[in-house]
Amino acid sequence: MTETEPQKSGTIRDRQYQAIIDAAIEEFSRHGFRATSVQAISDRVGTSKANVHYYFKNKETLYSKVLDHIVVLWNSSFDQIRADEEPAVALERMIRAKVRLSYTHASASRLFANEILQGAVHLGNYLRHTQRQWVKNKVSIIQSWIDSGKMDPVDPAHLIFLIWSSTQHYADFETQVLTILNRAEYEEEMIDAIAEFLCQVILKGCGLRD
Amino acid sequence: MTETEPQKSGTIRDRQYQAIIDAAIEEFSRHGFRATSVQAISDRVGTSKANVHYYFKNKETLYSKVLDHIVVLWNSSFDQIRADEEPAVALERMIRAKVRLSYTHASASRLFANEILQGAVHLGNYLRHTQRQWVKNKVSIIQSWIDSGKMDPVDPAHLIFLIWSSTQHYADFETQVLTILNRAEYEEEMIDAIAEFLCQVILKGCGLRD
DNA sequence: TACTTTACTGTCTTATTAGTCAAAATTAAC
DNA sequence: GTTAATTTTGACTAATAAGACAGTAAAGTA
Repeated sequence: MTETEPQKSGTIRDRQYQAIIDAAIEEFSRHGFRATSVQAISDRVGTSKANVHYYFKNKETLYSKVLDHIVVLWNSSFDQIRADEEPAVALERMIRAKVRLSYTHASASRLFANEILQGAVHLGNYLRHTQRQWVKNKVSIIQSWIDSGKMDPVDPAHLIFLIWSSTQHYADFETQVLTILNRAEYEEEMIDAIAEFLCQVILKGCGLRD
Repeated sequence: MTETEPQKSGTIRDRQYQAIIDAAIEEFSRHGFRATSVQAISDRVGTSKANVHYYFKNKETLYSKVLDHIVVLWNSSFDQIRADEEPAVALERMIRAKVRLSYTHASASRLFANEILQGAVHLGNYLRHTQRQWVKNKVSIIQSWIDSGKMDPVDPAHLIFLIWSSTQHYADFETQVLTILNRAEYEEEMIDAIAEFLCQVILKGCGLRD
């Protein structure tokens, strides 16, 4: 009964499983798959390397489970916009949600970025199926807004990419942003300002303000 | 006289030095510093691992030189906008230049992203001095446009980040973008469309169109 | 040609790290 | 309290990779 999804039963197994996943997210996000040692993960958890291998057959499996974990998180936060909403309202909610996600789950965001950057070897299926479908769906909603004259005719897919890139940037390029702005870390206040700025420019850019 | 900048003199030295740098950009951008083996780089060049160590003391040095190389490239492309230009013209040129750069130097862009993602250990100084100064300068130019009522009052630093993130995204997240759009690779035509889209939304978002 | 410098290579050493395994410790079950 | 299952560990193995080095090959120079 080794090496399956964490059972609801065993408290110990659950706790450790989760602790290892959490530690792995931190380590993998900071150093990438290859440069992360299983030893570093076990150290962070406070257990032995062999014990990590007791929970996860190998490093590859652990990495995959970590990605699954992040994908679930991503999906649950991928705000569901609806065609019957006002585009300004829906898009603003989407932008603000994504800015918050980048702030609250920066490590996960960086790990995801790392994986894509290296060619998305482990996430190919997710991109090809789940995410492509998700985008297709949002594209048609945005297109319906355009067709009914509620917003400017901009390419819906690129609009989604614009929202993704501009929001994720603050997590993925945190070091660059903070260094240039001469700050030690983000503050709530700054996150709000970022969300405000992005809503302003992007919405107006789509003919949804002023 | 080993291990210095490539001399103008020796043709052989120059060619090999450059060949190693080029191969290293490809390998490092695809796998990151740690996961790239010197062997893989020498294979790509078509020489021995020991020969790479003849040109570069160690892997760390090679990586640093590669980053220097990219930084020079970056700086030379960092389009110089001037306060006496029309903001719409200057910003549009800046966006288009950055979209092209992401297309023509995708590997370099990904390597840069990788380095920032991991905390910019090797680029700390560059960010703190060169790049911070560059941003400061552009910020004051944009601010002058705002003050003279030529564009909407948006935070200039965040506007720069928006341009960086949205343009680089197409290089760094190439895999994701192509997978979702179901394409094998970018085409000139698509690059133009991206540049057009970004100019449209960002410029209008700053009150510079319509 | 003889000699010097530059370019290059095969081999070896050392360090790191993934993964195995048998046994020990802990926890649960009866 | 004894037994069984689960959890944990230290020690070992094997693979990979960085870097050193001594020596060879090739260019350049006189």
